[in-house]
Amino acid sequence: MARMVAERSDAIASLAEVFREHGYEGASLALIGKATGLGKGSLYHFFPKGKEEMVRAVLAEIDQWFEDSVYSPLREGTDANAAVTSMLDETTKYFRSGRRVCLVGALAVANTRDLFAQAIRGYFIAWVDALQSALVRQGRDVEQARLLSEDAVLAIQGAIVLSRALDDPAVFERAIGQLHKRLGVEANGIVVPATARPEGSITPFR
Amino acid sequence: MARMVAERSDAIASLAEVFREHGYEGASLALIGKATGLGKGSLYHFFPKGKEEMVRAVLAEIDQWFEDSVYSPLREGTDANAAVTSMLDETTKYFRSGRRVCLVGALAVANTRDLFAQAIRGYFIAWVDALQSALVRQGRDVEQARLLSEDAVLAIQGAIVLSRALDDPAVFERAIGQLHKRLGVEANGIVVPATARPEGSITPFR
DNA sequence: CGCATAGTGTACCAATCAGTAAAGTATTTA
DNA sequence: TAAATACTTTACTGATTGGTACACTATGCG
Repeated sequence: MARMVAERSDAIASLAEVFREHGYEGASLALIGKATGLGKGSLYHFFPKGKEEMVRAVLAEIDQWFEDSVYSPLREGTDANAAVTSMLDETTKYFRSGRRVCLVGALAVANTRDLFAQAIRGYFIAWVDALQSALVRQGRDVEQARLLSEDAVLAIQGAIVLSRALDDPAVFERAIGQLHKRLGVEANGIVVPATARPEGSITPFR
Repeated sequence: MARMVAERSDAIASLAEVFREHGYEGASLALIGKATGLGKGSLYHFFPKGKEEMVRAVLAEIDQWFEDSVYSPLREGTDANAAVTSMLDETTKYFRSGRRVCLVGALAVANTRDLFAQAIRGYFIAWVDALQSALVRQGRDVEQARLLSEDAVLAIQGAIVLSRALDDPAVFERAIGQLHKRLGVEANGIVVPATARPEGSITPFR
């Protein structure tokens, strides 16, 4: 196996960044070449089917990262509550408090949705399912856990949109703060009923 | 003033649709021409600065629609609680339960963000501010109203992303359902001060 | 060494891109 | 009706698009 300078896998991080920043249509081969430092020849050597294959490779890597860093701990962590907290922290780091776009979310909104529909769907289903599993292990009702996890994943996506729109990472961080409250064990209605929660405990910020 | 067949304003609805479906970069002049039924000559006659001006016109119209149908009732409605409910219903209709993308949200995530930063920011700030105003008139604490309204707007954006990703409008509708609960007066155990209470409009405490 | 394979650089392609120019047609206004 | 204005059509840019072809170099292996 001949190894010159680059490996296929080395390019994927750069590819991810360029697709995040410019979208599928906006990321031209010129831009991609600049971002990866690879010429067209190399790019088509590594990804014979062009941009589509590049995006698929990026999606696969993203999926792997989330599987290892988020879904798996959520599903299998012994301390479900700690796993939830860890998810929120990892997510904040990963999306850089909303400064970094979620490629999967961006693709879901673009008209390229159909091309990657399966991968997009898989990403979000895995996330919601894993989170639900942790919430159930916290002692919650299955139905409520479903609703809550769907709501949490959706809030993270929305937080990215809004914090970018307002150009304010604090928006993202406040949203994560809300989720910490909503997903924590003390909010599951067993320890402290939501209706009995003192007003001051809702706003820990600023 | 010579009027042939089309007016500038007639094109805007089609323009909005084509930008929603294909994004700023993805909406080529060929596509735009097909969607509006206008040739390049006419398009550049109405929008001398090209795509950028078209998007600005669309954003202005969107802003106007939200101002009239959402923000203004939220700010000035006598029944704050009814205004909130109406906002959620109008929003569901407008975004067609997540089947229709929010152009402003999509632009906020794309790399074209900087071009339209001011309009994007204005749209979301107006929304959050108007909602906060209604929540305060419901009798809520200003700080909590701020958090809640930010959270609600962000949830709507996230609901669009997730429901599209899962290709399931029910996801959007569930999210709106959650918001109905969170934003209703009966939630959070708030006690509406007599001064802020519109006569006879309070839903009895659950 | 020498050959196969892996990876690269460059020139090229047809198609499409946003945008321009200008001649032509409709419509209003005077 | 005639001139002015509003709009449309068509043809045309030069640049860029994604993608191909192929000669080229580097590297690993026997």
